[in-house]
Amino acid sequence: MLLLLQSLAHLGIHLPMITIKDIARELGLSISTVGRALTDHPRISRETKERVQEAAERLGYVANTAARVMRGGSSHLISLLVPDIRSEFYSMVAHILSTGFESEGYHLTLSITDDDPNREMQQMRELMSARVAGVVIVPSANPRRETAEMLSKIPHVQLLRRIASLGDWFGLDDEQAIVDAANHLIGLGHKKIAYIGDNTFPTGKARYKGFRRAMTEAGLKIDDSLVLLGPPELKFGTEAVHKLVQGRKPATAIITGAVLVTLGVAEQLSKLNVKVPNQISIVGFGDGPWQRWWGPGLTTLKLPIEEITTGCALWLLHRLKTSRQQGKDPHIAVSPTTLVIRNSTAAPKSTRVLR
Amino acid sequence: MLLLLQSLAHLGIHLPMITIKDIARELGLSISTVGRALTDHPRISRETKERVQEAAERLGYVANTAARVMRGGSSHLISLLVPDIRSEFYSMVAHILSTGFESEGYHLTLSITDDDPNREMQQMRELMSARVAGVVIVPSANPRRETAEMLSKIPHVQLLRRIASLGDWFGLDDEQAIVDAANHLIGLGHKKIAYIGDNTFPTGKARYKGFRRAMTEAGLKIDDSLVLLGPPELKFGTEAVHKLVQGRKPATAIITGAVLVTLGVAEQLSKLNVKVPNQISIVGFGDGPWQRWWGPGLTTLKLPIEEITTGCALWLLHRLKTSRQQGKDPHIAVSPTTLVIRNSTAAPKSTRVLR
DNA sequence: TTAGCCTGCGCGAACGTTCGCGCAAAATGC
DNA sequence: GCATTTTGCGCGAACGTTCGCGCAGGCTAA
Repeated sequence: MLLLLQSLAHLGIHLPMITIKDIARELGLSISTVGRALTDHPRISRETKERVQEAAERLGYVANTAARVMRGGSSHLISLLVPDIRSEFYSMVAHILSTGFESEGYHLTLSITDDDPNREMQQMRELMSARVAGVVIVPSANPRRETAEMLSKIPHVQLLRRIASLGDWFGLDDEQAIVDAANHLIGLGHKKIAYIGDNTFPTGKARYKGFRRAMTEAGLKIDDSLVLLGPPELKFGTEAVHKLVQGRKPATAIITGAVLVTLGVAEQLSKLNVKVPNQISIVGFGDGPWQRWWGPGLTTLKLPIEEITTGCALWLLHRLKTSRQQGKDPHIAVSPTTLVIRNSTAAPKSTRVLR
Repeated sequence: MLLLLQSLAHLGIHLPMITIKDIARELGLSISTVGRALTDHPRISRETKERVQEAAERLGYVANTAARVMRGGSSHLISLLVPDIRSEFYSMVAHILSTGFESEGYHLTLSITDDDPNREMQQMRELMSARVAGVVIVPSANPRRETAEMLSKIPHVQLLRRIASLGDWFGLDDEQAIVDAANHLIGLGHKKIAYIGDNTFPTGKARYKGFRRAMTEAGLKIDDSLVLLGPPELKFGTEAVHKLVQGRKPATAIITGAVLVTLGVAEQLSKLNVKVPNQISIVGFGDGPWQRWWGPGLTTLKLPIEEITTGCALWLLHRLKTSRQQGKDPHIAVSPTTLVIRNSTAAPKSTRVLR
């Protein structure tokens, strides 16, 4: 019989799944006894438990999660919502979360929002429908009100970006990061510093604020024609370099305020054959594999992704275990970035102009 | 009442979910009528459907997926099992699948196997328990028999790697890829070609076979001391370069047979300050962002990941729709790689020795 | 000896949804 | 004007699991 079933399976015929009912019939026990035996209930004798275990394995029983969830249990599903999993940062986040949750009996599902508020909302609806146990989200720029409402109904943690009306959040000290970058350049003697960054996300605004603060505190004037703000995309980075070159403005250094912008700027500088750091210095945002390869090695802000992701995971697990009310004593963690100094920054050789 | 509930939600109190029962009570209809109205049953009047729709939105109803699944429906969950999501290839796969499935009403879940057969099996167990609709898997090196058995019970597609006993598979023409790489070098005049590659996976063995074939067909002798086989890891790549250097063997070119090995070899060549392509030529495996940045630009085999992933997604969706027996007319697609020629390969300058 | 407790197990309801069946009333066919 | 179909909706079972409750039989304590 069992052999027959197996050979059927091998032919690709989808079999009806084995349930505890089948085990009960096989052993002449009641359904509830089998159920309790499988969940290691104290009121079941060791002998019965062993018999049930054996039969379960022999028949290839796998518990039906759906039924368990419907009884009011948790789905043991935690969902990660990110704009784009191809990003080295978000894929790192996914990896850490997946392995971290697995050891606690949770499973990670993945939702791509593409930074589209509508898609984000649609994804959240599906997750609510699936009764996920928890959510880790990197919110889009302008989340829908409904998205925030749904989030508020279940355990969740926000990563990097933040919806102000919600509680728990693990992020970076965006403002201080750029302050550090600017101070590094200022310390080298730079005065004409260009800033190419994002102004669509709150995080981007905080970084730009950091740039202004550092310049002001150093007593330097900010040349608005050297400040290029746009979306945090590769394309904007390349275009910004073009503008900087065409404007023939005297910049001796560049700070980039977003990961993809850094990539675009670096790519374009290479393409235009600009000598770094001789002609111009550059401090990037975000460290990874390619920053070591690029040109002379890119001085850049290393983001503590592993740390905040791990913190995120632990905190969410804590929330799930204690199942306390969200919103009470929200956990807000702001982690510092680290400036990794390579060879893309040096003292300005002269008042040479980037052209 | 509704306002009260909403404010409670805002305080983070987890509410009991709204069900069709609640809607039925609200409208004075039966449960089944509400159910049918929501699924657009033809036997329900347009007017009733509109009333139900309105009430559902007003109360914030979200269908309980678990209940639907338990009735025998599909979970609309498709799972991706990969060794490591941080890989640029697998994260690309995840992105394509997630967006592709979403438009068809499916949702992607992510499982990291870490190339560990036991972890892979454990993940598969969970997926069976969750009654996922389908699976896309990059199998580990030596999958457990139980893993294959479980896979055979549900719609699935294998990607890149392959368990021979299972049907559908989308992969690369690994053997021909390395043949192309070797022929490129042979065409440039190279005779002493080193091969650094994997021999633990079937795909790795196929690539090595390609190397032997190309050399033999060109009438060249294979120097076994220039053939370094090991696990497809970065570390092995760096170590292999060390061995090659210490052996003081006359190799004028290197072919790498795995993505991470390529990374390790490239990193080590840079570190040892080996002049490429003057001292030695190199053809890498797998194209991506850093291959353009590295040194003079890496000549490499571009893998058609987008194509095979898209094919994979479409085929699985086809299987899910037609729900035909798996195993009948299995779909096996072997896609060719493309040699992208950059500046890491040139004619051998002399009989110069790598040291 | 009797009252109370512990052990080991069964009964049956509940979770939210879907769907076959049934049953009126309205609409149609002749 | 009667028979038949169509329309619109309700009843109740089923999916697989969990869990409160109940009920024997054996045990301990007074």
